[in-house]
Amino acid sequence: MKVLNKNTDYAVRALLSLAGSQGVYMSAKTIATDQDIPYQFLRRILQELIRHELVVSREGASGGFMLKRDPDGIGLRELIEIFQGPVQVSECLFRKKLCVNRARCVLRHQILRIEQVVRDEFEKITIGSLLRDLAAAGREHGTLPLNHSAPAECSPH
Amino acid sequence: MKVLNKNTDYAVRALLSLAGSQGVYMSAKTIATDQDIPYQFLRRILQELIRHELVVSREGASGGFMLKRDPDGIGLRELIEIFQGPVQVSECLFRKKLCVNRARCVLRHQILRIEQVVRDEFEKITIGSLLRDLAAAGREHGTLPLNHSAPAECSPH
DNA sequence: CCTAACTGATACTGATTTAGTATCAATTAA
DNA sequence: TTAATTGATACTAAATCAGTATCAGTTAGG
Repeated sequence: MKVLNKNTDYAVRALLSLAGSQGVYMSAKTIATDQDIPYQFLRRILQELIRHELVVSREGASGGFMLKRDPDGIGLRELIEIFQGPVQVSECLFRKKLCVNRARCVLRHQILRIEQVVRDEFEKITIGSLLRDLAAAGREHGTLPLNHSAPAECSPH
Repeated sequence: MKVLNKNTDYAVRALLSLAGSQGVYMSAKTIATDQDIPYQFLRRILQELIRHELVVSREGASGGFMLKRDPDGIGLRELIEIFQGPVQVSECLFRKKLCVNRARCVLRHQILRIEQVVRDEFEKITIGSLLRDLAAAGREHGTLPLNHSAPAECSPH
């Protein structure tokens, strides 16, 4: 069970790049290099973010992308729903029909409860909060946030 | 983002059937009919449950399957891990290597926190607890649990 | 006004996963 | 002896995932 797919993963990192340099247009090429994301893949993701009005773009030379919304208002839940669809138990969930048997219903009821917990938790994590975590981690290691000249070791805790 | 795949879904329902009639062997055919699960698919799932020692089987005519462990000791987390692998953020998680950039690390750290919450919640839901929910729902509707002669409507709440 | 650096849009590919089907051998109760 | 059952495994179709490629339109700067 994988929580995030590449789309969502890359989207979060791209948005962190954009949030880290607000007010200027940043090209897909720059973001791709910064965050080590396949260029063409990233471009499709950025188009999707434009469609959902999370970022704006400017065409032509020295064009690029810019964050449209407040980073604190962009939650992980929204991004997951854009790129992976709504958090759901199984396909039965959004089809309003009779359940074949009660066992499935009871299970579903419990999972729906968990889903709510998961959604709430994902909601709490925003681009803004991640950016602050990033800044804090940067201070700890004596380097600037989002400056990848000296990548630090990554421990799970 | 789908929480449960068919394997896990069917496994839970099969185990509920088995837990509902302990002490006797129940054939795959009976379970498949009861729970509306494709027969051959179910058989493969049952084999997997035997491999993980959740159920035992007896071959031959009037053979079948029986629960091996205490229903209260079989949590949804274990079943998810058997059929969908461990709950994880993205592929980076279990490869002990340096992270390419810090943005991914900060994100990962947050998701690991959520993962723990999710795992704890899944752990709480057991075949035993579901069976009791089922019995309670049955009493509410005036029908016996696991008797599917009169399927009831299924509402999410 | 040309051109290089961009975005917009979309089509394509290969690998993997998901869900389900099929087959045949071995075992056992009646 | 035979019908009902599990054990084991091979196969398939469809969907999803991750990534690549292409071409048209826009714009800043020389």
